Amino acid sequence: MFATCCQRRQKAPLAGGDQMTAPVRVRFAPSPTGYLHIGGVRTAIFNYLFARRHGGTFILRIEDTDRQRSTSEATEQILDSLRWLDIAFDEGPYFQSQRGELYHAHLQRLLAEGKAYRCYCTAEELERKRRQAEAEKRTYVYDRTCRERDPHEDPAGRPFTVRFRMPDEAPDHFADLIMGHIPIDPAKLDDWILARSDGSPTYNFCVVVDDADMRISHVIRGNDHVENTPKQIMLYRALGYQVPQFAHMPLTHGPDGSKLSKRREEEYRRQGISVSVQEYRRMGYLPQALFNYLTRLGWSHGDQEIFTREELEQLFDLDHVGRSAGVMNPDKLRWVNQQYLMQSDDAELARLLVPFLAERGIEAADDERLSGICGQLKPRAHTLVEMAAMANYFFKPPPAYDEKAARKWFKPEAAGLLERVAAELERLEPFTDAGLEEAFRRLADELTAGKLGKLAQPVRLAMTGTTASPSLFFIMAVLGRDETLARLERAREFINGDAGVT
RNA sequence: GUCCCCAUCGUCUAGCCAGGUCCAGGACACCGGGCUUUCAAUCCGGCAACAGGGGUUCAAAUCCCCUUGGGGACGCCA
Repeated sequence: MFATCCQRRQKAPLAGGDQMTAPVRVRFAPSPTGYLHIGGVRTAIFNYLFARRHGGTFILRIEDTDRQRSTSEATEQILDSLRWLDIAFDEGPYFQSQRGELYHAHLQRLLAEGKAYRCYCTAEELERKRRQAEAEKRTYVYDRTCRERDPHEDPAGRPFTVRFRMPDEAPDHFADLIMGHIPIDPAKLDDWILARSDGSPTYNFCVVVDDADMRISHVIRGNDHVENTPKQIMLYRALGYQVPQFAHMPLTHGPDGSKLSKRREEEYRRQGISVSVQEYRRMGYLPQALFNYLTRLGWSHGDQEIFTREELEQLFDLDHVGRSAGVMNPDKLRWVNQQYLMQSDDAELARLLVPFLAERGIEAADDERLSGICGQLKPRAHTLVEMAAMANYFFKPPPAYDEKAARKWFKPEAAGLLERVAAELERLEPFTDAGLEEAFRRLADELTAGKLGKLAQPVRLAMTGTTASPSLFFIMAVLGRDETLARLERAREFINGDAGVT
């Protein structure tokens, strides 16, 4: 089936022989033990896109077998994050906690067929053996103490785990759609635990049973699962189920080069990244931008950087998924977000901006005025948080003037300039963007030798408190005559009062 | 430690499977310039990489081997 002479990790062919006709069914299976991890989202996206591309089915399965750590709040958060990103599933969510009977039935069947056995070794004994193996520098595998015991001689009443009776014959490799040809080390194929001593099924067992039951055709998941795969494959076979195709995607790393970890959240925060999807929402990223960025992290389509959702659903493929881990780069994410901001509809942005303004104590309505402001601000901001910050002076007079700018533009003679401007604006008709520009050009000819900048900068400083802003004429028109004049007056007072200080 | 995986600019990547068109292309960031009422946006230009060493070949970023570096997995977690 595979050219054994070829050692290069050539990607396995997408569909091989008998699997040609099987419908594409993929799943995303997060465990609800906290917020949705950004690496998890990327896995979800790849699965989702793969399903869309092949006209398949995307299934959501909540892996909540760990009853201690799983919470319904976490499930809600995961659902909410997926909704935010517009990653819709076609089936589910299924909850493993509600599928106990299925696992139990499979367990009984394996036991009855002699493909699994009860193990009475205690956790302490196993721990000791594990440590000993470690001391002797051996790789620990279960020593099969309980494997050959006659079931009738089982010690009664003692708790037991159920172990998989690993067959001796195993394939020497498995095919991975991303990683290629992965060798299977028979030494690592041990009699792993299917069910804990409290009767609950383990992850590796549930995954196989569920994936088989749900007729999953392609298992697309993180690279950290490759080592589980051979064991799972053996279970599929023992159960007589068809083995799905596997695609292990490279993990997402932090700037330090190691796997993103929830424990390093503080460190990441300082660098502008996070492991939590919801945090990106708070930071003012657009879901489409995050989706685009995460997809491009590890997948590419020539030189294209920005994709519409439709393009992604049409173009995504496993062939162009790289094999090496990707590092989260906040600068690139910010740029992608800006691209989406610029493409966004002004009214839509206004709607999105309202809560971010509220965060800053600005109660604004998503009206036409705000839409106009968004239109001006969108190429200047990278995130909604930045945009809200930039919008400040449209709602409140500048709380202070930038010091350096004031030294440069608020010299004593500027007071006279501002006074002339004010006098002109008092009777300007119409008080519009265009009207203002015309008036300013005229004034500049008269007052600053035609240098519009010399006139505009002090006025801009008076309006915004800084020297960087969208078109000054737009700002004044939005503020209106009264507020414009009021700010001009405030600036004059500032100059007259502080002129000697600087 | 054992096993597995990975390796092109600082980062994301194209190119690799089908060796020559690659003194390696794009993007982010950074630097310079144009445009401009400022700042953005935009346009033009610049800096910057095939980890190292051996092979194979007329020819290697591309194929093979080794070394080095990085990552991941080694649970009655998922």
